[in-house]
Amino acid sequence: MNDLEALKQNVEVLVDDKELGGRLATAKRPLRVKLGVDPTRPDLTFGHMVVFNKLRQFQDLGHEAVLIIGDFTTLIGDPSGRSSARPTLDRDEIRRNAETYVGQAFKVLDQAKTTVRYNSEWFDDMSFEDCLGLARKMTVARMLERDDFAKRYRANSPISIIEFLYPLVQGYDSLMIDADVELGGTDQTFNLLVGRAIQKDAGKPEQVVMTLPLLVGLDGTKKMSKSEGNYIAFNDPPKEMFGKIMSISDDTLWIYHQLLLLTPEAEIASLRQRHPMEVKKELAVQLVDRLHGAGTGAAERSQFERVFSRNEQPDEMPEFAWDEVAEGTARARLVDLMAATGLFPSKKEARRLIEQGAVKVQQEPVDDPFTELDRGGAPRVIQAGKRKFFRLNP
RNA sequence: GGUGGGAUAUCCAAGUGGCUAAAGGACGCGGACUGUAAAUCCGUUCGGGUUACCCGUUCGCAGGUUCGAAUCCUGCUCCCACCA
Repeated sequence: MNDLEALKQNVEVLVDDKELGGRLATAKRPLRVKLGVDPTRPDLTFGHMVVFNKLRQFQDLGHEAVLIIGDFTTLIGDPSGRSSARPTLDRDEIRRNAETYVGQAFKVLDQAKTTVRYNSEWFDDMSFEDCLGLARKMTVARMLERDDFAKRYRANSPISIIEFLYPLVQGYDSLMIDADVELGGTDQTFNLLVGRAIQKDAGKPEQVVMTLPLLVGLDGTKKMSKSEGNYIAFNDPPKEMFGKIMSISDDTLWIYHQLLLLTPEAEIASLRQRHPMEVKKELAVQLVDRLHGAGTGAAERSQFERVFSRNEQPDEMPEFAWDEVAEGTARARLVDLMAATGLFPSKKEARRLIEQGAVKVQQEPVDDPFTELDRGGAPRVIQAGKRKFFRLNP
């Protein structure tokens, strides 16, 4: 497999195939491969990983990654796809998010071959006149070619002017850093193409546009996103990460293999012969290892099997001293104890769980919401549902 | 600028004076079945309590009418559509 072939794996849109091949063959220097992220929230998700993986592939072939932090654009607040304005973040918050972003990104990227740039660098000093000059390069008709704009326009749902400006802003970033290639999710295709237009207009070589599929979320239908809550974050603790991966559907399993581990198709075909649960456990082990260090995946796997396959208790769970949750009384109601741990949103919720037969004390089911416990002499394990455990010490 | 329409719980969405903590759906949570998969079935989904019942808070915001308001009146804020 030559470089071009490898780089084309999983790619949805490539503009232009020949151009990329040509540049790979003739460039005297490493290609500058651009990826932009908006630091709106402090977490990177597995959805980002799909694109980061591609960027890493470029790095492994000797090219340079330029990570653009859209701190300026985030400051304005992109209202894309929403009717209500997104709350804008202040600079400190953006800076903090950006820092954690970058830290997380290096779990996948090669730090030595990555340049981080903030787009406020060039936009802070831009005048309104410059801005209008940029706006001149685009027409409304052209904008409406973008699929989501077209749909919203037809449906009479609002499109803010600022949204029209966004692709231009993003494209201008490409001009500023002389990008050879820009990566993004498929929803970014249009924006990346605008980058080409702007470079062309400025008499520069146009960037190659490469988009990757959007990763489906934990629900198996919608794309993974923070706002949908169907995501796995780089920062999720190992246990949660393992659990979330185990909860995905079989269809999703193969997609994750392909897009997150870059497993070749032939190999996936052979994996399909095996029990999906086994394959899924292995997937989870590899991903947890990747983000939390070698060995953590295997540890989670054994805990997982212990709790869910054999219905035993996990080795580690939150612990609470009696005085901590019962305020020094000798006897207390279970609901009060549960609520006091903070592991449940309210007493009502704790009560509901008991009424629904989800709660066990020392493996014994409890169904009376007024059950009381004595201080007792030995630690007791309280379980609510399949995954919540805590130990109550005397 | 003009004319209409709208704002209800996490989201969509009923409700137009008392029986409404507020129908229905989605999501979530719990249970059964499983492979913490899918599908399916059942239950549940504001908070507190002396818990088959009582109390508090909630229907854009602020007032008002009424024994009683998400529902009526006044003012305000925001959003949308159409026309220009």
